[in-house]
Amino acid sequence: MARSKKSYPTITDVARAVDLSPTTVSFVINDVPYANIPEETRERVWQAVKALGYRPNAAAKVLRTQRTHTIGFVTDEVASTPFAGQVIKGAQELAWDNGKMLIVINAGGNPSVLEAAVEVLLDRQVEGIIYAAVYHQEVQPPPNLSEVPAVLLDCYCADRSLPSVVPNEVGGGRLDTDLLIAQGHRRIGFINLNPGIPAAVGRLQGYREALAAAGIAFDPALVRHGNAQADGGYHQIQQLMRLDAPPTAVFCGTDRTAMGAYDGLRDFGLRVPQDVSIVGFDNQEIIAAYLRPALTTVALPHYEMGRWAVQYLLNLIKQPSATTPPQRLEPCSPIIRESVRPPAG
Amino acid sequence: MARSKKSYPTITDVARAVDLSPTTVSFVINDVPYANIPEETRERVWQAVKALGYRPNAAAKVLRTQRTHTIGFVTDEVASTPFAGQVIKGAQELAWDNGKMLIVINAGGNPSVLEAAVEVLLDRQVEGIIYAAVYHQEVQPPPNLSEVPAVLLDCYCADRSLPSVVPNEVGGGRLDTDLLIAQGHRRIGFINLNPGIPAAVGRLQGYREALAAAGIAFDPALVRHGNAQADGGYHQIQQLMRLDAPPTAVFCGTDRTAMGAYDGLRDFGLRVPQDVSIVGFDNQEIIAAYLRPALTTVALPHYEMGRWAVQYLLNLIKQPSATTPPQRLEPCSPIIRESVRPPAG
DNA sequence: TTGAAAGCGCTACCAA
DNA sequence: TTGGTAGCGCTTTCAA
Repeated sequence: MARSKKSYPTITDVARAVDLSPTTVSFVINDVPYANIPEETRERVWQAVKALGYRPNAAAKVLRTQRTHTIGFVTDEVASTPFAGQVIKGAQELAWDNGKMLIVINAGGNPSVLEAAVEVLLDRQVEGIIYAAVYHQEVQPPPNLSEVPAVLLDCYCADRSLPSVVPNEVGGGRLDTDLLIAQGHRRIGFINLNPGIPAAVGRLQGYREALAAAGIAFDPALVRHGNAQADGGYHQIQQLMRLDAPPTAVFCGTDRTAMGAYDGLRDFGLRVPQDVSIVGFDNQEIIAAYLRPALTTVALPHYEMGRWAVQYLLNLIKQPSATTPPQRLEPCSPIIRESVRPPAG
Repeated sequence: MARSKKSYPTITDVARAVDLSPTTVSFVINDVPYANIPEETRERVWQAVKALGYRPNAAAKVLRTQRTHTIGFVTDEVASTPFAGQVIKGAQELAWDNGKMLIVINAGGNPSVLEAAVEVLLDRQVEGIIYAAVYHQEVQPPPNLSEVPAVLLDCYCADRSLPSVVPNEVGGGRLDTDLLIAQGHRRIGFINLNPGIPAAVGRLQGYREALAAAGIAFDPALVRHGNAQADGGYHQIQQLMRLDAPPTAVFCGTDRTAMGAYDGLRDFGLRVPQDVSIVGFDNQEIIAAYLRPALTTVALPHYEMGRWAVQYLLNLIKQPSATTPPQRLEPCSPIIRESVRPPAG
């Protein structure tokens, strides 16, 4: 149980125990290369360290070295979405491998909390800050964010004054559509997200590019906007199937839409994938993998974005650069499951 | 963009600027009650603070006060599950409201990383540590965990030497079954998780308690074990429906199981909820809310467990206690949607 | 009402 | 190969 507040021994205590100076102990503990400490001495020191339960005081070290080895991770409510974990995981893992800690703050979409969060992180002298949004969007980050190396994750600011990493929506849309084309589909429906948001714009562009590359004419009748919810998919796909020339495959802008589309198709008397092929987007494991048939989809690079953000920060910390901040388009990856087949007939 | 490494002004700089001592400046900044600083002086100080962009150095403060206001949050891969966000969110929010920061480390289920993580947190002098598991289970926490107030989240250790917070599985199972009984069902199937794990044991007990309370005899033929996957639900429910006296309602140990059960029922020619009522468990939003009909289920208290853990730590930090470590059973809550109806006929 | 100064624990320069 | 010691920026006691 919680031991009573007994404070840890200091480096001086260790030094005293082995009758050496704190300097030497410090050399041993930090394995300073230019100090030629003989093996025998090192052992004595380490023994005393173990014996006393010595633990270097991080605060003292930070104060002295001015390096906190800490990165701030601020989120706009992201922590409550199913993807949050992956982003944090990617960021945290790479940070850990480089001896950095992550301080996570969920600002809950509240601008004043956001600014306060950044302020606190700055007080803690974080070496960099990642600001992660809940979904791909434009944001207006607080001005104090730029006091330290910072990167935007799954979002970007209008003036591009901050580096950012976002999913390659165009590439993802292209990937998904190509999956269908590769199986021989030529009449491909698209149930997109709400118009205007980056994901919808990008995925549509990818869809069109894929069609163009395959020499298939774009037919506006085949593209519809769902509401990113399952019941959107339910109704939209039925509309699509009522067309004079219905699609043989449908690209759903979201796995949830696809989930609705499955139901819509079923109630329409059509089977996936025998009658209609379906691809989703997002790879929400929990839906995509457990739908029957399992959904072929495209995974959003959450884990990778987390890693990229930290890597970028790491570089910037090591060597500040004045080049204009990049926007990284992190590729999406296809997840092949069972919802796609060549068109019937 | 990343400003060049210019170091911040110190409290001494501020003092010099207003021609006062660091003491006074410190008094003003920390609003020390017993120092009677006149309003006029305070203003001068604050002005200089703003003007110079002064920012108190957290490391120096920590070194001096020996309080880090930091809590460690170590996870066993939890950060990659859809629930992770909620747990972290609950913990982080309450921490923030109490002026504490959360350092999050994902140990990825690797015991040596786990121990190293705790070690690093201890170096950083965290005031407490939360160790969160990916699902309700028994764990063997690293011994160094007990050097500081600690609480286990969604897990517990065999010897109960550490406090823990876990979902009230029994209560949840009871809740779910009662939901069915309240609608008049008497013949209630149960597709449980893999036997042996705490969730399966607890939910089964809750199921039996509910039956007993309603005076319904327990029929072993009605309880089956799925594999927590959707296709488990698919087959198990069909077995159940082939019984001579099939159930009119089925309690699925997981929303995923329920998802499979929906499909199994449909392929069996039965409708939810007209022919068979279904309840799930977990409230995996993304499934439960988007299934058709939307799934009535019971929510696991992730957010609440996060909060509870922090609150417990906060108390312990404020006032160490030697009472035997409690195990908190955090209640689950019913989420009523559309998959339950009174039995037909 | 304000200030001087000690000291938190560590690193790293300079000396020996 | 090892040690003395200054000083990182802050709080807080004691004194004025």
